[in-house]
Amino acid sequence: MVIAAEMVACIARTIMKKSPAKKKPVSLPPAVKKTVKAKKAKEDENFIDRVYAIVRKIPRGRATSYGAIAESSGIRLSARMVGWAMHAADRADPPVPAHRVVNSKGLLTGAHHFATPTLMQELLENEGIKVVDNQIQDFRTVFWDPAGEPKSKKKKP
DNA sequence: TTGTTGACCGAGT
DNA sequence: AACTCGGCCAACA
Repeated sequence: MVIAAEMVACIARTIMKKSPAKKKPVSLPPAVKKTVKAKKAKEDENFIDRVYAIVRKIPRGRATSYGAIAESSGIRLSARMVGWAMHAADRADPPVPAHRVVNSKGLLTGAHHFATPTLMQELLENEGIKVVDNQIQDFRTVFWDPAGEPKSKKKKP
């Protein structure tokens, strides 16, 4: 009797342990994951946070580039890391408007990674940005410089 | 563990 | 003007 009850409990535990295992299509970046052990992870977290914070500041109808974000978040030479961070952006909460981030030429290089290949373009067009041939038209006008907004650094002597 | 691969960028052929 | 080549740094194989 008691033994039977224990067996049931044991099986139940096993099942419970297993079921939630399906939530991990792609492993998250360390900072998002947790990695409490390394103190370096803290810096990474700041990095991710900074990137997300900047991206969230992009005004509707504007767009910026990976490089600009990288520079503004203190890692000028690591634009790739921004792209890497974006890959996990859809998990971010609150959400990050990743569709407003393109490469330095205004190319929608990340479109492929959205729910549908055309979603990014549709979102942009929905905000009044013209996209032709996978590229933002008049990118110079649409471009928004992250460094220009946050802190009025100072114009120019 | 070492090597390859990116939602990139800028300088140098 | 088109193309290649490092540099960046985390994730995978």
